[in-house]
Amino acid sequence: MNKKKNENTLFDVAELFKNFSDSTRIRILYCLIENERSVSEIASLLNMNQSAISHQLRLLKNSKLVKNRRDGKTIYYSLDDDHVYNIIYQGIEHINER
Amino acid sequence: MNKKKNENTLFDVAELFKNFSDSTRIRILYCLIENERSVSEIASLLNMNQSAISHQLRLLKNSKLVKNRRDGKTIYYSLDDDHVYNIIYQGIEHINER
DNA sequence: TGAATATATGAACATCTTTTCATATGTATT
DNA sequence: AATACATATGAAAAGATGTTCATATATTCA
Repeated sequence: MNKKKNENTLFDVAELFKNFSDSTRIRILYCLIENERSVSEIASLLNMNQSAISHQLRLLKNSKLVKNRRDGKTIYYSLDDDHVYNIIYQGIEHINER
Repeated sequence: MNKKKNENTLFDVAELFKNFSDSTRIRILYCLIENERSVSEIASLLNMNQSAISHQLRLLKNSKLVKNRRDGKTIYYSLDDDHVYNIIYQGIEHINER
């Protein structure tokens, strides 16, 4: 049934956009566009505490928008999805065109 | 200061994506892509009560994503933003490509 | 092994969001 | 004017979310 399929897709799309709907998460994603970064680096860039960042990184990881790698004690996060940049960029375009 | 400007923009972008991050709202927007629709029509399409739909329409209107017109007792809502379709479409693409 | 550092996690708290219910407002019809 | 219908709105209830705090886990280095 096609209507049902649409409904399910839209539900998933809402879940996807949830990742971009919080300023902490979108700022995390934004600061990963150019480089991978460690948790503490992100925390200091956003001027927030490490635990808050870790919690948000977990959500982003569950949504498969970021991935990580360990190097010694440090864990580096980076984008894991080609669409992230486009989605954010489209949002920025929208805001700038107002 | 450019960093500050970025931060503010990203905050606004998060606000924008909030509209698309709830399944009720994204389904409302989606069902307005083809046609304008009355509040009760939307409510019955989504199988939700009229008040819930009205409350969500108010949020979408405040964000300038929908507009409305009155015809007698009926109020018709329609999209008020060219980007809405593109944003939803990009989300759907992302989901379908997983 | 023990101390130091980086990150993750669970629980608690505060805040925000969504829905429902009751009712108000606006319009048309008799 | 009274009634019926469509929508909006405020308040309350229920649920979801984000942050902090304390602490656990993993790794390195002395």
